[in-house]
Parts: sequence; C-alpha cells; structure tokens
Amino acid sequence: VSKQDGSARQVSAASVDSSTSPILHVDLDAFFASVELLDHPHLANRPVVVARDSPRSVVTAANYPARRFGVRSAMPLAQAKRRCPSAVVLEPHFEKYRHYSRLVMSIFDDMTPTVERLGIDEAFLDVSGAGKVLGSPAQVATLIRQRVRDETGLACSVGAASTKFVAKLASGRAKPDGLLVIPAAETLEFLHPLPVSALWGVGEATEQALTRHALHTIGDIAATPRESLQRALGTALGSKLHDLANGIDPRRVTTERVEKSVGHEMTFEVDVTDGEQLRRELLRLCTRVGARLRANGLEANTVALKLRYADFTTISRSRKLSTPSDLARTLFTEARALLDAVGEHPPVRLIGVRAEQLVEAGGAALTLWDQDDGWRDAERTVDGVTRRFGIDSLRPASLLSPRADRPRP
DNA sequence: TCTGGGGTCCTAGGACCC
DNA sequence: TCTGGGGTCCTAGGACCC
Repeated sequence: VSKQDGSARQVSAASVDSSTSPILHVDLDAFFASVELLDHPHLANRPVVVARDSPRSVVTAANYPARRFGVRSAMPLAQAKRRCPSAVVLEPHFEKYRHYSRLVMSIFDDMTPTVERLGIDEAFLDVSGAGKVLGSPAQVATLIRQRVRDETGLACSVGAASTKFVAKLASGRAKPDGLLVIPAAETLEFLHPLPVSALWGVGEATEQALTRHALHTIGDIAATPRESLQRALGTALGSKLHDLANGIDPRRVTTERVEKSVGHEMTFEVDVTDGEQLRRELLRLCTRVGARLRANGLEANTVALKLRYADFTTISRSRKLSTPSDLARTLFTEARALLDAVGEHPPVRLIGVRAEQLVEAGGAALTLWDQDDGWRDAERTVDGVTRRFGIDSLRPASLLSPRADRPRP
C-alpha cells in the first residue's frame, strides 16, 4: 500500500506494483468549493462554504479549512455558521461546475475509452489497456492528477485497486490531493480494519443495525455467515455487504448509463397551506421536467408526486399514464390529480414531481418557445408530420383555472 | 440543529392472471 | 367449505449516494 500526496508524506507510488490495480477512482477534492476559490484565491486558506444563503438551505460543499470546524456537506447552513462563524458563504454556480466537470472528464477520456462518470465530480476508469502507451495504473493516475492541476487549477485524489469498490475507498483515504494504490493481494488487509460505515451502501440506518449485532469493522462482516447478514439486513443488502467485505465486487466499469427518471423538487422558505400556491409551484416543476424530457428525447410512462410536510414526513403518489408523454400539460394534469386525491393534509414544506419509466420519444421534438410568462412547450415531428401543441391554450393560467382557457387567435 | 436537490435501488403488499 | 402456487405489474415507502 502506497500513498503519494502533495504534503509531508512522500511515498513514491511508482515504487509500488500497481499492475494488479487497473481500476482508478478519481474524485475532485471539495469540488464546488475549489471551483469557487479559483475566482477568490485570497480566500483559499479561510473556511469557505458553498450554499444558497436562505433559511432552510444546507451546505453544498465545504473546503478543508471549514471541515476542520466540523462543517460537512448536507449540514444545515445555520448549524455550519454556528460551528464556524468566520466561514465565508459563497452562492453556488452550477453552470460553472458543469463546465469544469466537462474539462476534467475530457482529460479522463484521453486516458482510456472506459470512463464511467459518477455524478459531476468523480469517475471510474479502467486503465488495464493503457499500459503500453501511458504506463502502469499508478503512472496514469499521476499523469491525470498533474493534468487536472495544470489545466484547471483543481486538486483531485485517485484510488487504484482491482475492484471499483476498493478503488473508491482508496481515493477517499488518499484525500486531499493524494494517490493510494491497493495491490490486489493487499485488498483484505486494507479493508478489514475499516469501520462498517466505509462500506458502500451502509448509511446511518444500516450502521445501527450492524452495531446491534456487534459488527463494527469490515472484518467483522467478512467473518459473519452470509445467511446471518441476510436475516439482519434483507437478502440483497446482506449478500452485497458480505461480498464487498470479502473483496468481491464483479461490477465492470461501464460507459453508458440509461436515465431512469427525471424530476424536480423545491422546498418552500415557509410552509405552504394555500392550494393555489401548491398548484402554481407544481406547474412550474412540471414545465421544467417536460422541457428536460424533450431535450433528451424521452417520454414518461409514470408521473410521481412528492410532498414533504412541516413535520418532515414524506409521502409519494404515482400513477401510470395511459400513453407516454413529455408534455408539461400531461404531467401537470396527472400530478394535480394526484395532489387533489391526497385531500386534507398538513402544511407543505416541499413539493416535487418526477417522470419515471422513461422510454425514447417517438419522434424528433423541438422546444419552440419560451414566452414572457415563463411557459414553454413543444411541437413534435413524427414520420414527417408535425403536430403542434397549442400555445395560448397551454398558458399556466388556463391550467390552473380552466375558465381562463381560450383558443389561440 | 432542524434537516437541499438530483438521483438509484430494494422491499413489500395487493391486484391480477393462469 | 375451505381453499394452490407461481409470476408479473403497480404503488408506497425508505435507505443510500453525491
């Protein structure tokens, strides 16, 4: 096991045999915060938190100085400010993050065709075929880290291992700004002392269940019969954890991923009881979901509504459509019916809508307009025939109160 | 302390069909 | 009168990840 990083510990990764560790997991360090700091270099050594500065927001990202105060992603912003009053809060700029993400991912693409993106700031690479041209996995990892730094100014950490799961764990242990190689033969030696919470798929609830059974380390899990784990955690999870704890993870690095759902949700700054306001927000969300479906050439077979009440209980209601659709009007009609069917309910803090069971759309779709009132919708060409979906008849006002419906002049 | 927004996957019960 | 077994689909909820 060898670690190489930019700080005090300098163990040359080149001295370790990485030939049995062809799977790389590359993870950008404190990504959103690091991107923001490119524009504010004078803040680099101060605690910086990226978050929308609103009463109910949470921390989107924190740099390492802020983490020293115990600030973590997903922590309520109010709590983060109490822990670290000196923190500078910066608004997020997601378009900027997507830009840097594309730059970094294209560096990965230069190394191997086998790149699996995992969200905006990490990826798996299988570099087993890169040997002749670029060198060993450790040499590829070092090259990646250098290029990412030179070309974007960002730091990333890399884990190299024989499986995805161990590579991901290794990149986490390499942070910040490090490289950690786990040769295949040293996998169990690396895994077994780690706490169960390090396992992929073990969150708070599962950790508690494992603690109740006196299982604290990955080694404890490896030594427990598969059947016992399945009884304690369910068939699928029990089996998966047993495999991972024993270093078994047959998942390949795959390049293509099919989108399974598209959704938007929004938390109100103040809980909402007014039905008209809920429907207005629902319509806005459906408009965004419809636009995204059309932009991706997809149609939904199912529409799901999500409500979170003031006490944080969350319900969902879903319904299969008679025909797949990518139109905000259809999504909204269904979502509104689901909302109406809920009946009396407590004040709402979050409302969301999700398009599920996606299929490829039947023809080429165009987003045609983006009007002053914020409404957008499409026309669609199928087999050379263009069907137009009304404009004025789809104005938000007409959907909210059908009386306002009127034909297009 | 008071909990975002984007997703994926699993479980479980009931309907329905053969 | 008391009663199958399997398979699939649909829906609701929850855990988890970044």
